[in-house]
Amino acid sequence: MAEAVERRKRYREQVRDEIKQVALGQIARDGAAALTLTGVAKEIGVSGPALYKYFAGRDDLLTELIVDSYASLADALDAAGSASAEAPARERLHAVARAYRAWAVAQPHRYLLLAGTPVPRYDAPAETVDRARAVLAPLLEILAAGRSWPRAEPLRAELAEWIAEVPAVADWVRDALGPAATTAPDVALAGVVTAWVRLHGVVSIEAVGLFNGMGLRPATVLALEMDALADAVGLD
Amino acid sequence: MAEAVERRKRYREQVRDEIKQVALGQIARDGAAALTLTGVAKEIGVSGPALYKYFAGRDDLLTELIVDSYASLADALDAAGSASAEAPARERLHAVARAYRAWAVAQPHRYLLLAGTPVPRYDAPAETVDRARAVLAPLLEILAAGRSWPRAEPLRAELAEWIAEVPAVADWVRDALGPAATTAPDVALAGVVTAWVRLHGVVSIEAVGLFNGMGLRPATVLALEMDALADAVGLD
DNA sequence: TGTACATCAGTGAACGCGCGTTCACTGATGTAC
DNA sequence: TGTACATCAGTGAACGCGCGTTCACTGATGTAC
Repeated sequence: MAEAVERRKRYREQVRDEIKQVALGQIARDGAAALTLTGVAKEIGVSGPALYKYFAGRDDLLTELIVDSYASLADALDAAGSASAEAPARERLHAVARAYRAWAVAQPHRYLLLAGTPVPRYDAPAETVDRARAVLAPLLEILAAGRSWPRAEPLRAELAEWIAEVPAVADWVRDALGPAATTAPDVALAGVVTAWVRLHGVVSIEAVGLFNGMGLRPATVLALEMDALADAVGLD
Repeated sequence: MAEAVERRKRYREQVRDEIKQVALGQIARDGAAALTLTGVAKEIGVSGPALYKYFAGRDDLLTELIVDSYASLADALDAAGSASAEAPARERLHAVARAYRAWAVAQPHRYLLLAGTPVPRYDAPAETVDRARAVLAPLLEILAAGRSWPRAEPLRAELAEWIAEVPAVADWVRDALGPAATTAPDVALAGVVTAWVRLHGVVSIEAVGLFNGMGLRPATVLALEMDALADAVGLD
């Protein structure tokens, strides 16, 4: 009967999810480099080799965790962008930045899995580069509301050339901007790169623990950085 | 004879240096998490246990590498600050930023040893926190030439409180500022935090490799970020 | 100048550990007739 | 309803590997008298 086949499939999916969840827990505790299949198996209460029925190996599991995490972060930013769709651009920038930080602070090691030191003896598949770009899409739409940014001229020039040379990037930018854009694509992209640098700067320092013992709230620094950017590019 | 004792001492120091240099090479190749004593020993051409004559263990070696690296980075920034002592503050900020990036780009994994994902199963001694602060001293002096920064008000307030409550920080700020300061300590400190966030943002993204395939030069982004900061705080 | 002793860098064997992965297998569940 | 077969999750033993660290030791060098 097809019903039994489906039940098995659903069970398989459940077990896969449990494995991934436990693996994330281990990463949250000791970092991505400390992830081991035998450790996961032990925590689930199953023999080590059993996991090979669900994943081809440790690297396969790690890759899937990374891909899932990119998707999860992208979803969080998308949601923040959509929820604030009617707000002024400056407020939207803050909203997306808060969502970025909230996602990272909830599971610092998971954030570092995406944007931290590469895991030794693990080669990330090439596709992950595209995933990283997708994360930044909501920022692109918001920063397209900017007016101008004379200081960014050198960076603009480099990015304009990039857009001109790589069709995939040109498509991505055109799609994300939409018809409401009041700014040239390369100006918006310069804003996105800057926003990304500042987001990652604040959030990774916090995730690594380097703000500890300094009398400041990371959220305050992040808000300042986003306000300064909004000032520079002329967001309302 | 005392001469022989000294010769032995010098030899000991040479071997210690060789061990550290080889260890840095391994970190440069595979990252800090992949550092192993046996690997270092093999590369030097010596048995594993021999290294215990020079370091108490793997963590001891790692700690010394970190402490050395903080000192090396601090030296590089100090040198850049001193060399540009007569230049306008904006130019000095660029000079220190370039030195920071140059140091990190020369050995990305060494930079990530200081500011990247913590190494699994390694507990950093508490002293490293003070070392991290020392690195930022040259920036403090430069940003003390700023005029004002209304946007930074919330961050200023937090930092002013920190300065007031922790004497060690107050001393550090007073010493680094000197009498030439035209700005309140908390404003200068807000500038330093911001500069640090942006430096680390650009440099760590580059070190991890996330800029790869994006049509931009990290140096351009860094220069833009420093110029934007100089604009915001009113550096000449 | 010669001899007994001290120092100390480096060795090789060994310990216990955990890892990723393979392999032949068991045993429960469902399917076909 | 009963029987032969297929599917597949999970097991336990095993392989080869590399790790940090300890220990008793060797052998060269220098020191004291």
